[in-house]
Amino acid sequence: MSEVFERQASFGWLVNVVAGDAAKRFDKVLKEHGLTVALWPTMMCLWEEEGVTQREITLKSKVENSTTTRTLDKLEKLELVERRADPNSRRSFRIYLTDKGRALKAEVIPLPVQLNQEFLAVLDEREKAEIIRLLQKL
Amino acid sequence: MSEVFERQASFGWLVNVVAGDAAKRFDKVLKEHGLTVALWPTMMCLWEEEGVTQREITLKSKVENSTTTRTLDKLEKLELVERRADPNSRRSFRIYLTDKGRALKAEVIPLPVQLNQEFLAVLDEREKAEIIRLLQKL
DNA sequence: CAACAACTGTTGCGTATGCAATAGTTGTTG
DNA sequence: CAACAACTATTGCATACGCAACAGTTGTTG
Repeated sequence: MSEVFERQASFGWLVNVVAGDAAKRFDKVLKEHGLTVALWPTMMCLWEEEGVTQREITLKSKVENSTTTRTLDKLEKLELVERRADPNSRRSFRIYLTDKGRALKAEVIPLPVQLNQEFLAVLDEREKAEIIRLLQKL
Repeated sequence: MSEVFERQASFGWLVNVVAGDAAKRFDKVLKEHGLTVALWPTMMCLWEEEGVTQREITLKSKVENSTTTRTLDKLEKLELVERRADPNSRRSFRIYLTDKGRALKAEVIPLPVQLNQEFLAVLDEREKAEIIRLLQKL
């Protein structure tokens, strides 16, 4: 085809706009509970399992290890997590939640569920399932 | 359901990971041609139509006006665009491509087309059309 | 028409993140 | 076991972006 490139039909453009929108809305909601979207992936890791190393958080969060270092610095300052020495290796730390961090879980875990539903409200049930299936495939 | 929240099935998480991947890959390809993914939306606007104002670029690119200001600063330094006084208003500029900027179009316009195809290669034709339709709906 | 509101673009500041270089630790191998 | 390679986390630097404050210009209205 000799058609011009159409931004509106470009997968890369579309997915970035939608993702940016979703992230911004999520960040806004999280800020009402003292969190941010940058801190979220690390907190999720710890709510799933405490005592993990920074490296494991890095892998699950799909960021650089330097980002995890700085995220944990912030979370320690907020008194939500703490680094403890790893008994097996002096290279690594084991990361644990504080009581405050543990308590936050029940408060904020429902937020993304609700926001996802709101965000996908223009789709019917079949479409919701389909877009998640397709994204997982990528 | 009393199930825990599943990151892998969260639309927000999925769409952000996929978008981040796509943007990173696109950025890498663009850098071989002297561009970056940050400069791309503005250049697209100008390849579509020259003589627009910064405000129009801001709207189409879905960024803040301060971002457009700085993007144009960079593009002027690269000698790809130029700000010209708007004959109708001393508030705004009209943005034009240089010859160099115009020449770049043929070189880089095919890149996102090809990259989108590569990225979506794991999907069949029906699925490709479906995911784009669903993203447009959001 | 003077005062005020709205518009366009710029700048300062804070945040987020990647890459590269580094320190300290542990594992491997000749 | 000594030298070297690999691993874990941290830090410095660069880029990108939003928000808020601002300057200058134009439109509106009492």
